[in-house]
Amino acid sequence: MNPKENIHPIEAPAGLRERKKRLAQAAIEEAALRLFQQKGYEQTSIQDVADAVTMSSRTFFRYYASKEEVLSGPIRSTQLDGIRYLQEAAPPASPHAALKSVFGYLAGQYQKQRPGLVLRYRIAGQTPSIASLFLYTLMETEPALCDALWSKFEIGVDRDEVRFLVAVYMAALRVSIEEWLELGEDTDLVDVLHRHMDRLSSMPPR
Amino acid sequence: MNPKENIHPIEAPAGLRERKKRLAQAAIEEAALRLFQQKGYEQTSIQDVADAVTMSSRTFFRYYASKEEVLSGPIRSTQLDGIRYLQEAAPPASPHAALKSVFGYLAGQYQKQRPGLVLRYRIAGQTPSIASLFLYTLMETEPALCDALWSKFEIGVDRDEVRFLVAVYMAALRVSIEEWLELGEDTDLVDVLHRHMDRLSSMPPR
DNA sequence: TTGACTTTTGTCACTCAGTGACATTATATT
DNA sequence: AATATAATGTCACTGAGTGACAAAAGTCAA
Repeated sequence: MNPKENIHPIEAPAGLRERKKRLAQAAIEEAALRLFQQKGYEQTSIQDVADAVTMSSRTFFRYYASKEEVLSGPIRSTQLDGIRYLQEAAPPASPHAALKSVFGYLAGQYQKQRPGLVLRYRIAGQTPSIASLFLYTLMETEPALCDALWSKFEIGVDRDEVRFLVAVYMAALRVSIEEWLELGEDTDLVDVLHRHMDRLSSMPPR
Repeated sequence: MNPKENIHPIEAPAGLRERKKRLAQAAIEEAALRLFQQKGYEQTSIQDVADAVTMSSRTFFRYYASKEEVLSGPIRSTQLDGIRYLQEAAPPASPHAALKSVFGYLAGQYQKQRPGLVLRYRIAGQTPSIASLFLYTLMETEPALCDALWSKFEIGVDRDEVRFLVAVYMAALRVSIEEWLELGEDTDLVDVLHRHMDRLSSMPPR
């Protein structure tokens, strides 16, 4: 574990207000995921979720900007962690080295979230708008990763090449996650990812 | 131009009904794109579009399943063309050769749609849900491409490897389109794509 | 503890996407 | 022209999401 170990240091419980907010947020997520699983995502209305935690539906939207955000939230914040990881990483030997490191880190983070991800991707499999959102949530971090990577080298690398590189590694991560979720609980996402990343070495059979 | 040149043979004008439907569809698309450009996508309601072509908003939804579909439609059908192209392609020398061929074909098809794509991607740039949809529209064809490719070889290739390969080429296409749209009108998408695909040969610097 | 201040919540009214049902109109067929 | 069939309009409805404002709860100082 190279750079910053604690990207999310555990904050002091702070005031009662803060604690209540966290509680409410957690309650919403729990209830929402449970209902999505039981009745299906589209068959679950915000009203259903709000009822389950006895709050008004208006309040739901003060915690989550949309119904979809309940599902994409953790993925999004993991991706943001990845950006920070790369920004704070020690000067890497090469772009490939840097990318292997970040994406390895990301795989490790996703690894920890398996149960939640299984659930989320099961819903994505049945709900195109959610599959669509997950793709976007992954790929929207590409520009920031490009910038971070670019700033490590400045010269000697082509900007468009960096963009492509990042996109390729992102494809590796995406495919790895899909595969890993289809396989049993005891498969290692980091391994799957490395298998794919290594393929890049022997890419074109010429 | 290898396999089937006419994937969309021009049908006879058929009856009046058919002609009217085509007219209506075209009128909707024209009006919608114009309004999206003028007022912005989110600021344009279906009612606005329907009014512009003097039809009820209910009828709009008989032509397009959603507001978004007006934008993703052509991309989707281009992707479907790609699938057919690969299915009907002559037995390729290698997976890479097959993929270079399909994605080259796709680039050629997109090349022809430049004006429309400029507009569509401009909207996507301002509307996350549309960017999200475009990503999905590209990537949702991956499984079918994998199947088609797989059926050309059957043995000697790993299914997961095929999946990764297709994803990598899709990343190349995606990045190429983005770059190509940012550059001037006279740049060649097929060239941009080939530049990226060639990079795969010298991928990992070891 | 009270009282003033700030944040959170609920209520209400609203816009807009999308859908099902049914009547109406236009095209197709013989 | 008469009849069958397909397209359109109308209406009523669900559900996501938002702005405005009032009520309730948490915070902090005296």
